[in-house]
Amino acid sequence: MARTAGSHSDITGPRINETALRLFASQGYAAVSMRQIARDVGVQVGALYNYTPDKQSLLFTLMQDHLEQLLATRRAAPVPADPLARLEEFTRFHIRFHLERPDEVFIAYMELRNLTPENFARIGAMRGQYEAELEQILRDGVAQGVFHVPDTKLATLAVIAMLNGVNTWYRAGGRLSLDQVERIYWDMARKAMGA
Amino acid sequence: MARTAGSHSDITGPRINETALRLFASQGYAAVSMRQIARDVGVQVGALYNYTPDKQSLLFTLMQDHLEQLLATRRAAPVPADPLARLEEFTRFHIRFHLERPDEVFIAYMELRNLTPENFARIGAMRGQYEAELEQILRDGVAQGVFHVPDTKLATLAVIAMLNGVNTWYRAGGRLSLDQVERIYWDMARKAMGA
DNA sequence: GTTTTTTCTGAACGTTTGTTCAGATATCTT
DNA sequence: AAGATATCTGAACAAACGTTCAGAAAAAAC
Repeated sequence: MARTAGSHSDITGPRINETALRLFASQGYAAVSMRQIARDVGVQVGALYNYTPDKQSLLFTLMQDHLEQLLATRRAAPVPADPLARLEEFTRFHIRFHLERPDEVFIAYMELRNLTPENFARIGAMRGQYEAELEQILRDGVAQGVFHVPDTKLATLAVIAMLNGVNTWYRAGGRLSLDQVERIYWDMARKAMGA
Repeated sequence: MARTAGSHSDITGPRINETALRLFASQGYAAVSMRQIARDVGVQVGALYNYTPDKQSLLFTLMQDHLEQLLATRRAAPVPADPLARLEEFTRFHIRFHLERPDEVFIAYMELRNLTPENFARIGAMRGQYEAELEQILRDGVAQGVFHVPDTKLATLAVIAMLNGVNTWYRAGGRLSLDQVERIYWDMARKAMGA
């Protein structure tokens, strides 16, 4: 046997990424073997190496794609006039965007140590870019007297951490709707910022 | 060669746990080999099996010890009269206790998936016990009209997530003292609870 | 219809994995 | 001093690991 009937890189490529994403998220990068990915995709191990130079690049690509999409989506987002409205928009966006991609988010936070220093820095820079937007909102709010926090850097990290927590417990079809969750967390974030 | 001069289980046992803890935290459970642990301890691989039946039990013991200490320390903690003072005590305790054991905390949150379902449930129950105390504080506060949150369960998770975030960035000797960090986070937590 | 390119199989490679165990030596008990 | 126990070494096991590659067949290009 060799090339199989109906085989296409347009199909196999994405399937490898999807499978790796799912397995990395549920078992962890180091615990997933290339053979397991291949088995779930339905090919032999060797075929994976038509799509990635090695296992580590597979992980990096997944994280990079996720963060690029995060930043691109953010660039296309509306920018309300006042800091309070901007914080609400950011808060709701963050919850919605991250709840839609639990696997990507999980990997992007938990598998950083499996990146080369260079790739680690690249991912870190992208995340820093995202967080910088939130900090700017807080700084503007403090300058205008609508927020009251002693340290905008810490406040940024606190808000992000609080919002990220949603991903650990939220399940679609649960007790609360997505909109209810957004509203409750937006309320807590707003108050925590002293507004 | 066989038993080495000065070898004692009182020394080797704890050293194995300390070494495993450090390595698991920095590289992840799956990425650390028993041989690497043995090498860092200064013994051969086989010697590890005088102290643990297998690798998984080693991980579980570390997590269990950590959570048992958390609960025991909590039982010995003072219980202020009113909910507001109790929340402050809890907040400051949480930050301090967790910053003192970054490795244990990291492992207890990140390596849950490497536990058997039974052990997973045991760890989950212990963590639930800890979080239940915070939720009780919030419920009492809401009943007394000092806190204003629509959902104490969500508020509990939000506060814990926010406080846990400290561990990702705080480094001793940095810009802020531990007491400053405690105060800033206590301030945000209090406000987020509507007090 | 023929050639070229793309995509895959199947086997192989050297290394590392968790775990076991007989035997040897240090320490403890008497 | 002698015997019992505790602790470790060193070697071994089968299985799994990431990665490579020659060759075969399907698909695309001409």
